[in-house]
Amino acid sequence: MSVRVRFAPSPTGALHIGGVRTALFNYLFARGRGGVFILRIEDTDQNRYVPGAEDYIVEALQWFGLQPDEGVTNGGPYGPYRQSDRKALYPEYARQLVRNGKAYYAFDTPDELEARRQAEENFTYNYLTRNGLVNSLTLPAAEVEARLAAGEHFVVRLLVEPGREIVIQDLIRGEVRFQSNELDDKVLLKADGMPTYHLANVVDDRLMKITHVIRGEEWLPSTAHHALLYEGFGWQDAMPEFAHLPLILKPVGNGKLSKRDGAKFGIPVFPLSWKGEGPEDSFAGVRETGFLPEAALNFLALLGWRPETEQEMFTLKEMIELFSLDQISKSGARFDYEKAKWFNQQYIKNVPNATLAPLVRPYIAQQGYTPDDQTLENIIGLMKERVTFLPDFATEAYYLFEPVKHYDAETLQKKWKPELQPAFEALMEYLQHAQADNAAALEADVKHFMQEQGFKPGDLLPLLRIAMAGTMKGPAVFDMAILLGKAETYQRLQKALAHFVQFQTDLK
RNA sequence: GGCCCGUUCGUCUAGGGGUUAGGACGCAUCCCUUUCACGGAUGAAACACGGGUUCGAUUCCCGUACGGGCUACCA
Repeated sequence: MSVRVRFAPSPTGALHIGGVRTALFNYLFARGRGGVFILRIEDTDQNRYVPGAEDYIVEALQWFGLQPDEGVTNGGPYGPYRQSDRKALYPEYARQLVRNGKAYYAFDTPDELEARRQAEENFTYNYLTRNGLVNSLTLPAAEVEARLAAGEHFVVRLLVEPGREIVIQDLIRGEVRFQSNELDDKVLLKADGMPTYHLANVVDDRLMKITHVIRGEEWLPSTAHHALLYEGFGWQDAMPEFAHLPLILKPVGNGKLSKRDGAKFGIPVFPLSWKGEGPEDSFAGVRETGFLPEAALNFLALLGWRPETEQEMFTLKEMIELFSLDQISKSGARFDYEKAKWFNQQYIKNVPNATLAPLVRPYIAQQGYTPDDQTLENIIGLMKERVTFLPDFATEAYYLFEPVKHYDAETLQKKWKPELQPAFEALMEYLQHAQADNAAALEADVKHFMQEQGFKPGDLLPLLRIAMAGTMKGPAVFDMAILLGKAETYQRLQKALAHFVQFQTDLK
């Protein structure tokens, strides 16, 4: 049977980075097994529905290159893929369960149940309490009919038989056992006619012929209920395999990574930026921070998964080839932002300049710079080993785009001596007439010239740098000279020299 | 509280009855470079604890501790 997996997020807001990893693992598994990757939207909670969230999910997956084969955007033979569009389906299945004695109608109102919970420490709707509650197990058949006919609100609950052991085979955790006595009679169909996650999930996985359920560990406890549902429907022989992924934990402190951690630690925990109602509900995105999607994916993949190699960098293609569920670890993984940054820096360094250029240009333009393509690529070439994020290209080296605005006084104080002026001027002249057309040749020529003239490189090179960049950080001076060209270089040196002299005067 | 899952350097992890317990990020030192980075080298740094089983446990079993998840007419 061919593999079919699904990523089934709820459109309740921005998609969490953990969701992206779940999607990634599903995607890798499907691709590696020649299977199908499905995007299903689980919008059965009308109260938590957030407009725009579905588009956000789709856009995020697209940005990462995790295109679904079937799903809300491109359809497929098992649609619709949005549970609200499948609404009519679920009551039928709930009724089937009731008919077969696997579920029952319950008329208790949320308020009544809440009161019970308040009154009793550990109140649970289960085999011990259901006989004392208002449901089709305790009411005469005629009254049940009457209540249903009258349109009274009801829910359908799963009837969990006590005294049974439910054994789940988890692909990551092995055998997991549950005692049915511990399980509550979960609501399957809500009073508003919508299914709960449990019902919708099982029914849709069945209808969409899902073979493997790869989801977060938070679902492990309710998997026992899901197994009972498959059994109740008589589908136990074709139950999908389960794989429960370890959770992503906060960078520091206790608990799983939450949306608030983004602001708290100043790190993006959402793939794309999100504008909610207010600042509390608005988040920075991985994309907007300036991550390359491939780098973020690489980082995410290694949060809980490790192929049997010591390699760290993987293309999507390589990940697909190497991916295997049994190499996923069981314990939660802390979100290590330093490592995420390292991946991004590595990726930027390795991506061709021409590929980077269109990604970098918007940030450059934001600063008001409009270099031509070739110049931009050259600048990228000089800076790519010195940046971590895409916007750094625009902010870390302004002097590659416009004349120097500020000369680092501290360095000047250390390096500038009036007696160096003649040498500096000689070098300036030499540079203006230099024949070399590449940095290496220019460097060789200049060094030769300095040696000939008896100048000390240690005296002049730092000054050259300050003159061209204003700061001690940045690309090699000869690289900059080639990039800037003879005329611009000469102008900068001239202007700098004037500043140096003035600086000396001011010191006195 | 109950149920379920987990626990190897600070972090992500490899490993597995006898290993100098390996790699990566981060950190430190050095080299390269008369800048900053990149790169290279070196170093500090871990098997939660207590019982078993065993000639021998970090590895297997049981407890404890700690961490995580679930415990809604949310997913």
